[in-house]
Amino acid sequence: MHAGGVRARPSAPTLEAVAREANVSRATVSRVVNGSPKVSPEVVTAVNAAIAKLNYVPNRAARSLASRTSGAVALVVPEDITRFFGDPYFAAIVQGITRRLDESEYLLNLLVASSDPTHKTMRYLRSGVIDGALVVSHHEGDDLQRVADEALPIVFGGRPSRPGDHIFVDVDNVEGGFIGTQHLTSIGRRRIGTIAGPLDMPAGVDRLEGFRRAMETAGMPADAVENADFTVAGAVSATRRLLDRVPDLDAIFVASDLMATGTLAVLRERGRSVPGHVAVVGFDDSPAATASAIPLTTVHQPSEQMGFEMADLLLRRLSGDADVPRRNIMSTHLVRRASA
Amino acid sequence: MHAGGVRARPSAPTLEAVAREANVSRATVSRVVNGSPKVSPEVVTAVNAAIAKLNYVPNRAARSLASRTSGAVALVVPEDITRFFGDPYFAAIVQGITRRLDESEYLLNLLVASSDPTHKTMRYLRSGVIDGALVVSHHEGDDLQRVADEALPIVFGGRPSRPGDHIFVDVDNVEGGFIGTQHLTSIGRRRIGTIAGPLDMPAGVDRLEGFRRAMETAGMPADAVENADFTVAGAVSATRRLLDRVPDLDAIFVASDLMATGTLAVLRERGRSVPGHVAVVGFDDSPAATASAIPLTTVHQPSEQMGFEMADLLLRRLSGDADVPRRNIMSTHLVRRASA
DNA sequence: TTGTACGCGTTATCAA
DNA sequence: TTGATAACGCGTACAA
Repeated sequence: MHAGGVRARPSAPTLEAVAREANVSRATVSRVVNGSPKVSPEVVTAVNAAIAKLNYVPNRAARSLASRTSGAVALVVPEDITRFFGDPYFAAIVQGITRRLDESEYLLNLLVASSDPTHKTMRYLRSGVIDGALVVSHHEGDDLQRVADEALPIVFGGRPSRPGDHIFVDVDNVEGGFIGTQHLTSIGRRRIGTIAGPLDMPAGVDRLEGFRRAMETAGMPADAVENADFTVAGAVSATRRLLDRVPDLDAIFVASDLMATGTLAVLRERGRSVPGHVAVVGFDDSPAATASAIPLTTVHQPSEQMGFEMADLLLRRLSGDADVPRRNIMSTHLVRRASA
Repeated sequence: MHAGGVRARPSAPTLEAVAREANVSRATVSRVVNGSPKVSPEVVTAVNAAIAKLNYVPNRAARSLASRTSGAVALVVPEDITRFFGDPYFAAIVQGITRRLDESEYLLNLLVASSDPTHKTMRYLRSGVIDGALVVSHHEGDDLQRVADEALPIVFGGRPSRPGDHIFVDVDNVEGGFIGTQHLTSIGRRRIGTIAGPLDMPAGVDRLEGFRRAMETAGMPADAVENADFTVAGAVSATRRLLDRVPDLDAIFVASDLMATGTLAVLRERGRSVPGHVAVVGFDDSPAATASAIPLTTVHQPSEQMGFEMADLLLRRLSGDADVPRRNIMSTHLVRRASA
C-alpha cells in the first residue's frame, strides 16, 4: 500500500554495504571489484558472494570522480537525426566503432547533435563523463576542433576542415573522386558532370577536386557541377538543375551512393536510361549502392573498417600508448556494377 | 616542446577555482551555477565573469554523486546496429524522443545493445549515471522488465511481453492488424495471407491476432501465415515460403513496411503484379512505405509521436509528477496508396 | 595481504 | 544573502 506516484526505490547497495556483508574493509572490496591480484582467494570468493547477494553494482559517478576517468567515449555526429539514420554510411561507421569498443571495457555514448554542435554538447564533452570522443561528419565552423586535445582526446572521421595536428582516419578523397570520374572517361563518356558534396566538408571539397583533375587529365571541361548536401532530396534538386543546364550530359559522378539514388530517380523521371543514356558512378559502396533498382558502380571506401580504426586510435591513445599514429589514410577502389 | 605521446592536459577548473577568482565561497558559486534566486545581482555578475574567464564547466560526475541524479536518460535498443539503422521506424522514434528531450535539460544516451541486452548494459543502467530509461523493441526474455521500477524508472515503447505494472506507450496492434486485413477482404480479395512479426514480441503476436480476427470475421481461413523478424531479408524468405505453399494467394498483410518492401521484391521476382495479382498492405506508415516502387497501402501508427510521448512520460515521472498515466495507447488508421 | 584515511568536485544543511 | 562543513561512493597511497 504505497502512496501513488513516485515510490521510493531502495537506495542501491554501496561498497560499504558489501564490506559489512563480507566482513572486510571497503578497500578490500574495491580491490576485488577491480581485480587486484593481491587479495587472498578466500576473501575474493567471500566478497564476490556478498556482491552477488546484494546485487551490487559500482556507482560510476563516484568511480569516475575518484579515478578521474569515466570508461566512456562519445560519438559526436553534428547532423540531425533524419540524416544520421538516412545514410547507411553512418550505420557502417557505428558498426565498426562498436565492434572495436565491444572488445574493450569502454561504453559508447551517442551524441547526435543538431547540425550545429550546441553549447550543450560541448559542455557535455568537457564535463568529465567522457574520456574521449569520435567525431564523424564534422563541418567547418563547428567548435569541435577547438575542444580537440585541448580538453579531450578526439579522433575525427574524415580530415578536419581547418588544418591542425588532429588525429583522424580518412581516405584520399581526391584520389577517390579521380578514380570514379576516370572510370567514366575511360568508358568513352564525353560530357560528364558531377553532383558534389557540401563545400563545408573536406570530403565534399576533395571529391570535387578529384573530379576536376580527372576531367583535366582527359582534356574535358569541368563545368557541369552542382552542389548538394549528401541527402537524397538535395541530390534530386541538384540533378534536376544539372540536367536543365547541361541537357547533353552522358555521365554523372555523384559524391555519395545515397545521393546517387536520388540522381537515378531523376534520370528515370526524365526518361533517360542508365547506363544507356547516362552512366552514373557513386561513392561509398554502401548498401544504398546495391539496394537501388540499378546496382551502382561506385568508389568503395571501407566505412566499417574506418569506424573500427577510429575507435582503435582513440582507445590506444587513452591507454597511454606513446606512439599512436595521428592519421590513418585508407584506400579506395572502384567497384563495377550496372550503372556505369 | 612536449614529450610525445600523451601530453598532460591542464586539469579543468573547479568550483573552488571560480570561487577564488570571484572572491566568494564555493557554495555561492554553486548557487549561481544552479540559478538559485537568493544571490545578489552584483555577486551573480562577478561569478559569471569568473566562470567565463576560466571557461568553467561543472563536473557531472561530482554533481551526480552529490545530487543523486545524473540529468541523463538512456534509450535502450535490444537490437544489433544493422537492424537499428535499417528500419525507419527507429529513426522516427528517436526523432520524437529527442524532440521532447531537447526542450528539457536531459541528455540522451543511446545504448544499442546487442539483441541480448548484456550484463554490461544492465550494469550501466543501474550504475547511477542514468536517471531513467526508454526501451524500444523489447523482446521476451531480456531482463529489462526486471530492472524496471525496481532499479530505475523505465518507459517501454510497445507493451512489454510479460504482464506487469509497467509504463508504456503503444498502439492497439490487434486493432491495427484487423484494420489492415479487413481492407484486403473489403476490396474483394479471397485468398489472403500474412507475413507476421516475431512471436517473441507483442507487436508481432498482436498484429497476427488482428489478422486472424479479420479473417474469421470474413469467414476465411487464417492458415496462410509465415513468420519473419521485421527485417527485409527475413521477409523475403518468408514470402517465398508463403507463395510456394499457397500459390493462389491474392493478398498479403505484412506486419511492417520494411518487411513489405521485401515482399514486393519477391512478388516482382515471381512476376506477380501489385496490386493486380496480389494486393499488399503494410504496417507503420514509415518512409519505407512511400520510398518503394509501388507506394504501400499501410496501417499508420504515429511513431514519431510515440517517441515523444515515451520521453514525456519518463520526464514527468522523473519530475515527481504524482499522477502520470502508466500507459498511453495511441490510435492507428489505414492509409491507402497504390499497393492495395 | 588487509585496513585506515584522505581526496575527487559538487550539492545541501545549517549558522551567521 | 553568504559561508563553513558535512555528505555523496569510490580509489588509492600509506601503514600495519
